[in-house]
This record gives sequence, C-alpha cells and structure tokens, in this order.
Amino acid sequence: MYLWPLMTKVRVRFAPSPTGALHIGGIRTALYNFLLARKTGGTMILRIEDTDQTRFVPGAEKYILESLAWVGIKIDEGVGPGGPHAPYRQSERKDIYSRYASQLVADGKAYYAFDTEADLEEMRKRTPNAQYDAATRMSMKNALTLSKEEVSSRIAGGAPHVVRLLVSPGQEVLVNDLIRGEVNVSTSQLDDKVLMKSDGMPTYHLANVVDDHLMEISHVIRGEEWLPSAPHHVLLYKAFGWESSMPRFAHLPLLLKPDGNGKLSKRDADRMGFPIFPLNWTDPKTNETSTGFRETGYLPEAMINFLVMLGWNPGTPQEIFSQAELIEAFSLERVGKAGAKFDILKAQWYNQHYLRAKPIAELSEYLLSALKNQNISCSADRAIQIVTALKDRVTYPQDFWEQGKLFFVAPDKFDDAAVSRKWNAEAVKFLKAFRDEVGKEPGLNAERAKGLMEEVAVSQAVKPGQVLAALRIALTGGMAGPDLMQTIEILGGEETARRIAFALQSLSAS
RNA sequence: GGUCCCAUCGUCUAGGGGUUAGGACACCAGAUUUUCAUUCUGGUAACACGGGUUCGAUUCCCGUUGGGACUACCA
Repeated sequence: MYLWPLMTKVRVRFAPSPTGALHIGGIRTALYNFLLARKTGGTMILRIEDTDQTRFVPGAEKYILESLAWVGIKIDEGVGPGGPHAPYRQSERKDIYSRYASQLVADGKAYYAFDTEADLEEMRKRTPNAQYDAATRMSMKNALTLSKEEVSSRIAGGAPHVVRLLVSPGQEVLVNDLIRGEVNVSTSQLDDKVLMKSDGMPTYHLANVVDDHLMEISHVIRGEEWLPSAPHHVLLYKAFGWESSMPRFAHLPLLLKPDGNGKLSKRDADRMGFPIFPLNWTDPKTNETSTGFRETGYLPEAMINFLVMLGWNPGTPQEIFSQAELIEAFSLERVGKAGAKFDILKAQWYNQHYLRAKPIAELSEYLLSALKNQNISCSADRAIQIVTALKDRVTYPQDFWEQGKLFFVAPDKFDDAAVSRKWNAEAVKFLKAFRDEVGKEPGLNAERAKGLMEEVAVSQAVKPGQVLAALRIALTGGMAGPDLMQTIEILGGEETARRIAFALQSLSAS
C-alpha cells in the first residue's frame, strides 16, 4: 500500500544546473514534481545546482525562473521565494558539503586521493574497462596507499586532492524506484565516485544527497539518465546513516527524438524545425539565438498538457486537462517506463485546441497587437469580426495576422496556378458586372453579397461555381481563405470593387 | 566493451492469461463547406522474435534481438 506520502509531508525539488537554456524535457521533469507537490499538498522546491564553475552560464538561472513561471509552475520554496533551508544555490553551500565530506573521511567511508589526470588516464589504459574501484585503488595515489604522514603533509601543503567514496565490493545495493520497481546493482560494479573536486566544490552526487537530506526532500523525481548513479546515492545515504529518511526515487522515462532513436537534443529540434527551449534564448558565448516555444506561438496550457502526456496517462480517454485537472488526476503510478518520442504534431494539435477555446475578445487582441506593430488601425469590432472568421483556421496566435492581413493589405500579385485554371472569359464578364454593382451597396453583409452575386450571375448567364474562384483570386490573390461572402462583408463593397478592378486590370493584360 | 533501463498501430498510449486488442494525434476516403480550413462519418494500421509455464499466452518467466541511458574532478 502506498501510504508513505500520506503520512510524510511531500517535499519535491526541481534541481537544474544553470549551464544554458532549460531544455523542454527539464520543464516536463519540473512539471511532474510540481504536480505531485500540488496533488499531495506538498512543497515544490527549486534548487540551482551550480557546482560546475566551468559550465556556468550567466543568465541561465533567470531563464529557468522565467520558463517555469511561463508554464505556470509555481515555486513554493528555493531560489526565488527563498525558504527555511536557504541558501538554495549550491555554490553558496560550499562549506556545508566539505563539512559532510570530512565527516565521511573521518568515518572511513571516504578518502583523499591525489591522482593527477595523467595518473587516471594511465590507470584506465592499463586495464580494459578499468574504473577507480577496489581493483585499482590500491595502485593509485590516495590515503589508502600513502602513509598517514604523507597524506597530512600533502593536504597541509595544499596539494590538489579530491575526496572519493570508499565503495566496498561484493554487496548488493537496492534502489527502490517508484516507476521501475527494484533495481539491484552489485557494489563490485560501482566506482569510488569523486565527492569533492579539487577546486573545493562538491560533485553532483554529494551535493545532491546532502541537500536532499537537509532540505527534507521526500521524493526525488528526475530523468532516467540518473538511474545508473542512483546506487551511489543510496550508498551515500547509508554512509551518512540517513537510510531511514532516504527519499523515494522516481526515474522518469526520457524524451526521445521524433525520428530514429536517442535522447531529444537541440540538434534534432533544429534539424526538424521546431523549438526545444521554452523561451527565446541567446547563448552568451556564441551569440546564437534559439526561438522558444512561447515565441513560436505555443500557449503554456498547451505545452503543459502536451508534455504531461509524454510518459504519463490518466487511465481514462481524457486528453484535455487544465492544470487543476492534472493536479487532480496525476499520480506517479501511472507514469510509464519507456521513453517517449517527441511528436511536435501533437503539440500543434493541443495548441490549436487551446487557442480556439479562448474567448473571441482575447483572440482579437492577438490581431490588434500585430496590427499595431504594422501601424494599421482597426476597430475592436472589426477585429472581432475578422478573428471570428479565422478562429477555426489557426494554430498559433500569429496566424490571425498571417491569415488576416488580406483584409488590410490588397493583393498585388496573384497565384499563377490558380489564375491559369480559374481565370477565364466568363469569370471576367461576371467580375466586371459584379464590380459595378458591389460598390453601390451600403452596409453590405455576407447575406446580401451572396444575393447580389447570384443576381449578377443570372444576369451574366454564368453559374456561380464557374466564377467564384476567380472572385476569390481577385479579392485575396489566391485560393484559400475564409468564406468568400464573409470576406466581402469584412472588406466592404468599395474595397471589394477596388480589388476586382485591380485584378481585372493586371490579369487581363497578361 | 561494461553496468543498468526499456519494448502494444507511424507517434502518444489503454488493456491484460480466453477481448472484434480500445482511445488520441497523424494519415487516407466520403459527407458538409460554391475554395482552403473547420466539422461529421468511415477506414488503413500494433502486441519484436524464440523458448518455456498453462487447457489457453500479446499478457507471467527465461533467452534472443532491437533500442536507450550511464560509463568525467559535467550535471
């Protein structure tokens, strides 16, 4: 029975490292954490894992904060709101880690090592599949092989050194994973992981375990790429004597590239023409700019709904979930084990759905603001009229401008293929007569336009079906668009007449 | 190479010892729309393979194959 989280306060954390833009997979990981927190009335914590000074990217932390805010993942505690376990930036907790590392050394659970990079390289070359472990550690330069005096004098002399976890071979480590069940690994397969680096910073493994313990994290929900090092983390909890309060683990399936296999990468996204980052991002080193999901026109509610379904399902046919419904429905038990391919088409479908579900007034704002950028004036009523006509034809907010600009900007050229198929003598005859009539109609609406069109068709002895395509070409330049009579209503009689006249003039010449 | 993880339509997935293997996206067809889109209806399409266990396996077990992750003083 899964009672544990009901009895202990759920505290989960999202712990990205500020090495660049937050990947969309990171958003999903954060989302799963967030949903569990909300579901259980627990706490969502944001911790920044910036222990690698060489990979630190300025602006990345701000980007993480903005991205989470954009998709509606609210941080209860941590970087940003602060909290009782501050600081939440690992670089600011340096001395905490070294204290715990020293404790491990004092307890004989870890040891100092002085090997240079060359030493390590040579060791690895010496034996195939070699790692720093029981089989090799006695031939290396460390506190296990050097005399006590030698070690003390080296440390006192400021010699560069690391702290390694002492892994005793021949034992089984059990990782109990909420998603994968029991994972057993022999300690003989595990290396003596570096805990403290020679620059005085902890590695992920140490910092992660110490912080999760200190911050009273109840569930570690992270990507599957961490599963292989989870046994080390279990070993660390044991070494510290924290086994009884060890968090539950849940290793999430990875997001895979849409074609072929492998982890979804920026490279794939670029290649296939879709975003990979939530927001626009400019790499401060290369100055390379990437377009985000937000700027591409994805709505946060669509992103959330799309991402949550990649690896989780409600067990019901429901596909559309508000954040509140997700919180209600979410459970780790229904997270799958297999990696999920990232299907941008599904994301588009969700986006289309959420976009169309918005109130017309809100949608018209998209058009209005685009018009403002173009310095085109438009009344609120007319914007609503246009947006209503376009509502079922859009995937992204900017489509309202893309598809709506024909109402503001007359075509100056015409689709050649359409013209050659649909532009003929009959059409010209009809258009001339229609042009003469349509401008005279005040307050022309779609219904009246249709009546007029039919009258003219009769008077010119043509069938509407033969000439309507040409009318559309004259008005819009091409073959696609909203209902023609609706288009005429929005355009107005005079503009309609003007466009027909222009088309007649430019197309009869050729 | 080693360790670990994974395996149902093209994709996301439901399901589970006996089912017409269900849904969604995508795709295809028809209807509506005097265009395109929308909408509606219908359709194509999956249990990787081989052994067990069993009266019966897609489901349970083992193996194979395939895929993935990790294999740094990166996270």
